[in-house]
Amino acid sequence: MHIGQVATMSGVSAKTIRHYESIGLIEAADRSAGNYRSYRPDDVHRLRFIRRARNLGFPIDRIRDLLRLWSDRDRSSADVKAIALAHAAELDHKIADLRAMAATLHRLADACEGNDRPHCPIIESLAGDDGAPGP
Amino acid sequence: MHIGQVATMSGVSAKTIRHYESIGLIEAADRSAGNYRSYRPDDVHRLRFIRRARNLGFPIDRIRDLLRLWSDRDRSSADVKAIALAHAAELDHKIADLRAMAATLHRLADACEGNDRPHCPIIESLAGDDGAPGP
DNA sequence: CCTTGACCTTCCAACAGTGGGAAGGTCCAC
DNA sequence: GTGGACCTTCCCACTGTTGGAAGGTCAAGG
Repeated sequence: MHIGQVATMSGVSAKTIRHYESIGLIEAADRSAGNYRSYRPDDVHRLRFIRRARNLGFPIDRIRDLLRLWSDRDRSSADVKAIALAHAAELDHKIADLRAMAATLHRLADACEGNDRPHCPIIESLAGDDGAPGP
Repeated sequence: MHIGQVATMSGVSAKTIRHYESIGLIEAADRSAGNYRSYRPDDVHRLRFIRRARNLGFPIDRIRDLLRLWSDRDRSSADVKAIALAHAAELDHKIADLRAMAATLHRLADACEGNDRPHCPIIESLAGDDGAPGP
């Protein structure tokens, strides 16, 4: 299979597959006579794994670890779980940050009349004119 | 004032202040005899505004808009509110995405025994071995 | 045989927003 | 005048992907 077909089947773009190869996330593919990358069905499987992990927000380096564990018959599920939980904790942390931002924004927006006059609590808060607490 | 003092007072690092100047977010500072950037108290004010906006997750280009509105005496608060609400909507969207990821991760982690044996629903889900739905 | 078009190749650059560090100049106090 | 704190510019790194340019390959059809 050529890269385009693998891209279609795996849901990972050809561009990104080449990128993954360049950073060593996947092995360098064999080449055909015309120097085209040549893939086996197994590679599609691997790329789908990567895509699913990316969809869960795992960073590339974590995916590296997950791939190793995937192909390790002697793995401990505890190792996998630890990675998943650590990532979940990071996500929860990001969510908390974003929620705090969103809550502040909604609060400020509620306080803003949104008319054609310049008075605006949002701008004032950013300017530090009122009781808006800096970090 | 030199950049270091402005950095301390504004909470924006000297490195970042130079970056902001280079991308035109703030005006190029006057230079002293020794080619040092020279700032006025007003610049601290402006940088604090930027820092607060960054803390709310506004991207640089939105902050550009907000700065323009800040210094526009004839602004409409509706314009400010629109920017704030658009950004809040983006944050809400990101939050929803992250929450979906985190929920899936927590679900998978709950299903994983986390012991020293290889069987692991997390890996299996990524591999597509089970009923895990691809996007 | 030659062209067309779809596909592939490599390499370079960009996005956002900093941080790190090198190599060098300036200022101030002692 | 010397040390040390500060400043300067410049380039690279991060994260992950995308876009584009310039060119090679392959199959089909005239």
